[in-house]
Amino acid sequence: MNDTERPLNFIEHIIEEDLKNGFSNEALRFRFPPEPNGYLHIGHASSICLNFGLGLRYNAPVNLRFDDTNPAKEEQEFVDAIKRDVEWLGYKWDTERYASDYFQQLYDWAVALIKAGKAYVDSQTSEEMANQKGTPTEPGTESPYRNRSVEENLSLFEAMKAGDFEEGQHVLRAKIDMTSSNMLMRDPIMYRVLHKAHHRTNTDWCIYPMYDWTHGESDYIEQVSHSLCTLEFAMHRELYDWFLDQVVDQNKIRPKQREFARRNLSHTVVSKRKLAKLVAEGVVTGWDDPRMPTISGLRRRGYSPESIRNFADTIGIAKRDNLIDVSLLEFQVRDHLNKIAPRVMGVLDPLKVVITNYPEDKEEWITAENNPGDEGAGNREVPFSRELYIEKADFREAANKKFFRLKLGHEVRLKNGYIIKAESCTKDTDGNITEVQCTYDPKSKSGSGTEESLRKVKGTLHWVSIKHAITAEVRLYDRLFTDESPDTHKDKDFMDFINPDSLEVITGYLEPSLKTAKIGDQVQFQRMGYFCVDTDTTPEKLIFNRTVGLRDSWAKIEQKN
RNA sequence: AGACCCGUGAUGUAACGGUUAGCAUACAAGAUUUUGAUUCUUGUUGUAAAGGUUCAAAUCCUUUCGGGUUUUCCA
Repeated sequence: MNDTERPLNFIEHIIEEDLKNGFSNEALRFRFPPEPNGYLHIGHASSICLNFGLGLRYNAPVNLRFDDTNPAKEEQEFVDAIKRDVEWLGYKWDTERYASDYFQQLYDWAVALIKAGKAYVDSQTSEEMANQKGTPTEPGTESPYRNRSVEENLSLFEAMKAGDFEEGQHVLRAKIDMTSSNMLMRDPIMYRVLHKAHHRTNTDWCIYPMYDWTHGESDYIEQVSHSLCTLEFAMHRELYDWFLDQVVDQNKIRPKQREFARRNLSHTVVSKRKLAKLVAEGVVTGWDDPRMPTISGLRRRGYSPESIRNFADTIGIAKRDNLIDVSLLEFQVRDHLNKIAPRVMGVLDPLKVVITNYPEDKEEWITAENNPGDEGAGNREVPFSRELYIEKADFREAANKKFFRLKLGHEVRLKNGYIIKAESCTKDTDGNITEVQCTYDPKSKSGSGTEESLRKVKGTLHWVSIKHAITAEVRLYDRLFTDESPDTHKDKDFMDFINPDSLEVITGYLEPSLKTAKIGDQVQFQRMGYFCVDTDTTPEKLIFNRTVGLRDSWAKIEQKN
């Protein structure tokens, strides 16, 4: 990581300040704490890159901690998916932890709190408690159970743990301040009864600790030095600190919670509920649909871990609201794929070209560079013959000189091959061009070194020999939503902004070298974009996803006119 | 409404009282190019507003304006 010269973000400033004030570099420790109740998305990726990036920068351990305190929502499946995604992003955690590992410790501490008169069992309904909570401007009122004796609280809490009560009958609350301007300090719930099997502790417990009571204490148990979370938790900090005050040992590290703004990516949604709806309603095929902002979706789409890390790096971390244009992400994939993706030729919207002066039975194999920017990428052979496909968009009967592709009476270079000249074309009854007749200059072969081959012709087209082409299903993806911020409109539902053209499935005609392409392979279809082999691919059927198109300044020129 | 947080070009971010406010993207122009890609060069746009403190303010203070968070037995 060559980030020695990169300016520091505000979190790093905080850490540098701590270091300067005598905090030991060896005591630095971070954590990434997902709840295993769904799939990770691009927003999580930022958090992962932040925490693990800090670990790398300061050579400090980073734990992967599952915040698994709600058995109603959490599953092992998600634990596995999260681990896979973090690994895929290229990070190694120091230890794998679970908040559920701390249930006993948390319970013991809760008992101590009761004994200290700082927690009590409340036996009201949730409605009653909500009514007593007050509002941001009005103080709350105290529960009638607030001053139960320690003995009564202890026996009730033990009975809660023993399973003597139904869900909702009792909760354990911290006794703080019902008049606090911070609603979270108005006697927050620490435990609730939940008769649900947990994916790890099974039925060992029927009371489960709440987030606030769990998170800071888990950080403390793991001796996390800097606990980073999103801005929504800023108000929780006061409670985080209050809970810590109850258990912290002066000789140990006291974790510090700091908050950063969640990264919002344009043209997408990331809330679990909304993504689930997209899946449930069949807008996408699943959580790993290449249009989804999930890590698994991005992976399937062909994004590389490196491009996502670079993205996280360039967008940085701060506290202000943001809406990051998805083009910043797209730039990073292009940038990375440009370096590593082998170049191949594939025609996606074919138009037949016949080279009339090329012998009918002749074929030749032409050497093509795999990556002009990478000497080590080597070469491959591409077949050339009399009948080829080019893109429909690459031929016009007539056009101005800004159009430097094929037009009648003019020449163009076939990439890696010959210079051809369009002589005539044929049309169907509707006037659509069905075939272009060309002649080629036999001495103009690429790399032959002849005077003819060195001739400058403005346009260069990709092509594929019809006889040798293999076909593949090609899935052209576009952004899922037409609005840059689909879920922020008060009067409209995010579903109203679904892009009806987010997926176009076509048949592509590809050079035969692609026959051996394997799932996950990433290539550049020259002049078209970056593509990867989809997981739906079978030995019988090859499927490509378009990761992202190339920059297209021609499209801009055309648009202007 | 209270409390808390936040306002730097089209987007993201940096500058932490001290050069012409930097970097990436975007956009524009030019060069190179057997990908209208890449690469290279150059350029364009910004400190929400008003007051103050100071020799000096994006940075400190005040006010206004704007945005966000906060009232789940979720995390």
